[in-house]
Amino acid sequence: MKLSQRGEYALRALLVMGMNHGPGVIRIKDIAQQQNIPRRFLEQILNDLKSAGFVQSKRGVAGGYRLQRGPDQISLADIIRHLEGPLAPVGCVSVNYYQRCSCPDEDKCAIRSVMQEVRDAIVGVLEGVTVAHMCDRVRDLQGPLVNPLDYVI
Amino acid sequence: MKLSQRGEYALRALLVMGMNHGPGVIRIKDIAQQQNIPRRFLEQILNDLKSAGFVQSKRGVAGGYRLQRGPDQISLADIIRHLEGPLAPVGCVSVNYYQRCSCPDEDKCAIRSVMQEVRDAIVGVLEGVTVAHMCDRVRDLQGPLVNPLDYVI
DNA sequence: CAATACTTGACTCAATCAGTCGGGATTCTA
DNA sequence: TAGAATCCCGACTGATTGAGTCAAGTATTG
Repeated sequence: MKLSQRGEYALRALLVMGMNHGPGVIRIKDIAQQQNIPRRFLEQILNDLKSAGFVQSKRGVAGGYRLQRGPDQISLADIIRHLEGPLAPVGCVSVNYYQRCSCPDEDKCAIRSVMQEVRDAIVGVLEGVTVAHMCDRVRDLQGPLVNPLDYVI
Repeated sequence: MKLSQRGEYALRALLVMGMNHGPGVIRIKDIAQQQNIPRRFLEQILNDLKSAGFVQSKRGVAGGYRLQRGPDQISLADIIRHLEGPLAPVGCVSVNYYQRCSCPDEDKCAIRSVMQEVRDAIVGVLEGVTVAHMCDRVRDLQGPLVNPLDYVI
């Protein structure tokens, strides 16, 4: 029931890109500095997000990253599933990463039925929140007066 | 967002003890066999549950384990918290295992506010379910005709 | 006393996490 | 067209955790 450091960094980076979404790109270095993330590690993470289709990159001098889809098209559930695997606490209630467990009859397993509820609760929240929603929250929480580049994520 | 094998075994064992709750004790060996859990590993787990006050033990020939409190006094949240640590996906929204994170202002962190909701959703389910509830579910799911010792957990 | 069970602590082995590093490929700009 | 800036890729490391295993010990009962 845990989000890894890697996952948290990814969310922060995506949020920065969401807040500055537009035709231009943002450098890894800037994200790393602003969010206090080890640069080399962030490179690795963004590369991963790229091959998963969440972001796109531009190489060379004026290079950097931007979101591939619109911020409203990327749910936290998608991101976290890609980074951390199943959202469900046990494999036997996971929809996207289902794995049979050792109990003799899943349909009659009481533990499974509780974990099913936990899964649904988690997914309910995470499917409903997109990067765009997160950006709205940032603006709500921090008021309208801040310079866009200074937002605290 | 994951329940370890250890955690699952613990729940299964507690559920067996819940189903057979009474003055007598149940042997590790029986639980291990019935639930297909490595015996040595289960010993370790039950020992842990004992020092946490969930179960009590009796040594010697007619020895074994039983629940210390009534099955309705033990919530899944308690058990999992003890076994796996925080229920919250990130430390900065955990009530019982709070840990400050690296962001400059927690109250204005959008990621945190979402994770707060996730935590509340998880805890909402898990606090509401006790071992007794689980036993009811077992009976509901499996019908009233099964021999108490044969319940499939 | 012998058999049965729990008790305790150490130990292994593999996988995952959180990074780090070196060097390569592109692209812009002077 | 050289050189700087930037992303790209794979390998590597060190610490921690997960899932067990094992040996020897202690208590209880018949």
